[in-house]
Amino acid sequence: MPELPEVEVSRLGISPHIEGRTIKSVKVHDKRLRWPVPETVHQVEGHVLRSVSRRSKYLLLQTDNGCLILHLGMSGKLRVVPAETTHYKHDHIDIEFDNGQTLRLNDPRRFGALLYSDGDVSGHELLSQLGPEPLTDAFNIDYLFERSRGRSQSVKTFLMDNKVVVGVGNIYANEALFKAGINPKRAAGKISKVRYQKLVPIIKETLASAIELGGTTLKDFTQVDGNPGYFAQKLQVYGRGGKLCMVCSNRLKEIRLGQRSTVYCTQCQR
DNA sequence: AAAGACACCTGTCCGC
DNA sequence: TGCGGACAGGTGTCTT
Repeated sequence: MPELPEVEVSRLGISPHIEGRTIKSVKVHDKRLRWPVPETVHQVEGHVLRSVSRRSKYLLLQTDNGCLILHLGMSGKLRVVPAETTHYKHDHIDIEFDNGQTLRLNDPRRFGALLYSDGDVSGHELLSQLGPEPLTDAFNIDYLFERSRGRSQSVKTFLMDNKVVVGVGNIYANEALFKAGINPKRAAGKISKVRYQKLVPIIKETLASAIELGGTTLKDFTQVDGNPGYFAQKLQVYGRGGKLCMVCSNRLKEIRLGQRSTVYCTQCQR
């Protein structure tokens, strides 16, 4: 899936087509997602879609009668297609609009979700415990440094903890730690403030750059228009275990941290 | 409370 | 060409 940049690219891709339009229907072809799609998603039918926003990797489709919460899991993809377009394998949801456009969710692995919230969506149980957005001022050096104190877990696992900061998934955690010269195995609580001063802006730049380039296309992520994301060409360590470091030509090491593949350079990252 | 393991799925790729 | 096994962008839940 989509890490934060891919979700944001999806949001930017769909919103011009559907924002301000009235939702004609929500068609559930296959309700088997991470949680069964609830009947309450039909509450939005007949109402105007006021905004498409994002919190963490959740897309929030706010109407004047509640909010749809959409998550893409590992393999979810969104496309905007003309009404009545035939649906195929793993097409789970069609949200049809009054302008003849349909927002279609395809998700082979079914780790994605579509839920409904009728109240203040920020208080929803999936959202209320989340850490700050990485591209806001709430995510800053002092904050991350303080949160890290006393933590024995690896800095990479720490960065990927949604209660610490949202949106830093496996690709960008690997990339940011490489650029910051930090060994991903190092205990988060034992890293100096000077090093967090370097790391925080790098995380922001890495994510922002990935959004600008349309995200990272690995196997199957595409932008809503079907074009690939171009950040894959910028990856320096992710997916390159055993290959040579682009900076020092040392052979990159691949290990597992928190059951996620972790690639780093033992020369450049200490 | 914190850290780690596990589970949920299908598709793809690699070695035999 | 087929088959088994490992692995993949996430994250809630359970166990230590």
